[in-house]
Amino acid sequence: MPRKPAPPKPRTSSPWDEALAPRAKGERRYWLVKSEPDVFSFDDLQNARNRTTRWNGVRNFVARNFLRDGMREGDQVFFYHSSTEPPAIVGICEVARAGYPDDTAFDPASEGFDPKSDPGKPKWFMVDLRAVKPLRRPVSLAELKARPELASMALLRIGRLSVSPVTAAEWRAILAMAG
DNA sequence: GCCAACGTTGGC
DNA sequence: GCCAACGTTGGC
Repeated sequence: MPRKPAPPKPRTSSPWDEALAPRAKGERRYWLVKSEPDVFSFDDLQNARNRTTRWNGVRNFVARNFLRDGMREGDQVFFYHSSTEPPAIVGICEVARAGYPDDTAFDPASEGFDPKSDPGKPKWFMVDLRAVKPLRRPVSLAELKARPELASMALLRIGRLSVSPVTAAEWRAILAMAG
């Protein structure tokens, strides 16, 4: 019997492939991180030593993959305030250090402790983020939602993702909205 | 490996 | 404070 042609490869791609794909030399990418300002605000980042902090405590696998495999030093990052009125992008920061193991996962005293994360094979990762500057004015979630060209933005599609990719076009559009 | 129960996030 | 969305856990 002649064999049927091999079925198409199972589709292993995800909507996030682009953000994790190998990049062209010198290519810079864009991201967005969320934080509740009552817990850690953009002002807190600006006031931090060296305007830099470890972005630790992320315990979601998709976000972890962006931290570990996607973000590179020099990438630009929107800083978004969640659970506040209004929820909004308020500032720009940058990746000061690419992904490395989140040591709060190893610390039983830490809220982020995960007994399943072994220092020899870390499960959770963080980056260092350095404040660049506040936006000229915050761009609220409502404004983002009102823009058809931003409809496919990860932030709008997957509300709960705490670290998400931003395309270059989205980045430019949002900067323009901030004036 | 399925899926119900449960917990968390975060907008409203 | 409510609850929708969705990730995680655990029983089977």
